[in-house]
Amino acid sequence: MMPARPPPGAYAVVVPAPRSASVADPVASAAARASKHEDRRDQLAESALVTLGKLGYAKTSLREIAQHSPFSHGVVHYYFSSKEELITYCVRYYKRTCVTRYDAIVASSTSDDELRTRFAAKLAETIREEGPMHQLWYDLRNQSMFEPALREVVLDIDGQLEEMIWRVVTRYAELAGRPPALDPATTYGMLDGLFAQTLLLWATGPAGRREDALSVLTGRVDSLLPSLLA
Amino acid sequence: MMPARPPPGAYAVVVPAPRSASVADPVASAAARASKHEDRRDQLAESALVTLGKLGYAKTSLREIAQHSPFSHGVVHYYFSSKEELITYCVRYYKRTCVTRYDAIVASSTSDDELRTRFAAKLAETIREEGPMHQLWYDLRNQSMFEPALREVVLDIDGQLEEMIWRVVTRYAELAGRPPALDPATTYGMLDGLFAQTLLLWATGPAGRREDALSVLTGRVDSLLPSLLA
DNA sequence: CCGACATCTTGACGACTGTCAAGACAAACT
DNA sequence: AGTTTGTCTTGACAGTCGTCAAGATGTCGG
Repeated sequence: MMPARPPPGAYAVVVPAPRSASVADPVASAAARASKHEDRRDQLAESALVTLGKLGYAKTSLREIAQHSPFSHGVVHYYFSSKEELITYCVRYYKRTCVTRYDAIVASSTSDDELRTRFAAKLAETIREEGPMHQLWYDLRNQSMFEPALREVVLDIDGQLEEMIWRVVTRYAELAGRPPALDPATTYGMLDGLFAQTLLLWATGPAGRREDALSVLTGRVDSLLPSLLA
Repeated sequence: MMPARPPPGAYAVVVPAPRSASVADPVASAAARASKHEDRRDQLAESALVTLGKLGYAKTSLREIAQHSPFSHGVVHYYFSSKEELITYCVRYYKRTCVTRYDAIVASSTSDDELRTRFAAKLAETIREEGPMHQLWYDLRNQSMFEPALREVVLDIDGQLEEMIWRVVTRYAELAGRPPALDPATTYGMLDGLFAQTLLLWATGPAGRREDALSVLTGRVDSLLPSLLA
């Protein structure tokens, strides 16, 4: 599930990866170099995601990304051929940790009521914990309507999100002993609409009302899920 | 409902508004000037909306807007104090013709089945006819999460859209003799999610599949509406 | 007809962007 | 050791952006 390489470690200063004595091992060292290269890419992607989540796709420049990373603005073109490649790499990087968000709940819940409650609560929690990332996702999904370069990766991830929701609903249906009432796409579209609606309130509303919006979402989803079954 | 002034008439060359003989009438002429000023603002807003719908908020520059209008790029700052003011003016201008889109159907439908069918069909039709405008709306709504200057107008219009949908659903409930099952916000959020989902497919999918996406939306909404009633 | 005014064009400004080349620096190899 | 190689910084480039000022053009009141 998670990549074999250790996580890039946010902002950790250069870890030279202790070489085994001074023995010459060309293949191992080449592999280590490649691995470090990948780590740097991930590290840059993480920095970029933070900035992108804060400023949005349109107002995020490569210099701004570099300024919130341990590097200078020139490095980006050493690890990525263009801004576009960095962005799409970021989206895919983000997806890796995102499309399995509810799988633990699906696997460990033992009754339909438990799954329903925990899923509804998790929806609110992920807005609270990763709000800017979700803002970024909706931003990029919309930009894909104007920017063809984003379409492939966006449609790919949107499909995976739909599957993620469908895993929740089918398991819920299984536990409840009733089949789903709607097809995967419709189910996803409806829930996604409620999620996006709450995210907008959460992001734009006054700080004091943020938690209100989240608990409203939880309540709505909690009471809506049963009617998604036949 | 509609403004008293005649529509700005897309790209019509200067209409000097025939002055009544050569009689001096300061107050009338001042009014005519003010009216012409407003017409120019609307005209610029229309040009801007076309460009915004095509390129999206991020990639639309004032020069690009002016290039697709009968004016040069300097005029914008004669009629608007800043880009930001132009954009928000555009959004409000667009709203005027938008939030009453289904009212005719609500008023003229005589049975729940008719209202349901016509509403579902109209949803698809407005994507087909005004796709870029809807793309722009979702773009701006998202940008409002990053750009505080957009929040007020976006939340305002979003509320009006919710009311628009609620007028449809309450009338539908009335004709069907059953009360709505959900609150206005939840109803709007769900339907908006399905709408946005279809718009994304319509805008990014291959041209050959556009109509498919629209008919799928029609079918979904048509079969979903009954379950929105208790 | 002339002066006053509204309107519009043109050209410039400083700031910012993505991209890239030249070089600094250090680690690794022979 | 010296030299190659990978990594990163710096500075510059061409272009675009919003904004504004100066002036051309047109319109109207007297």
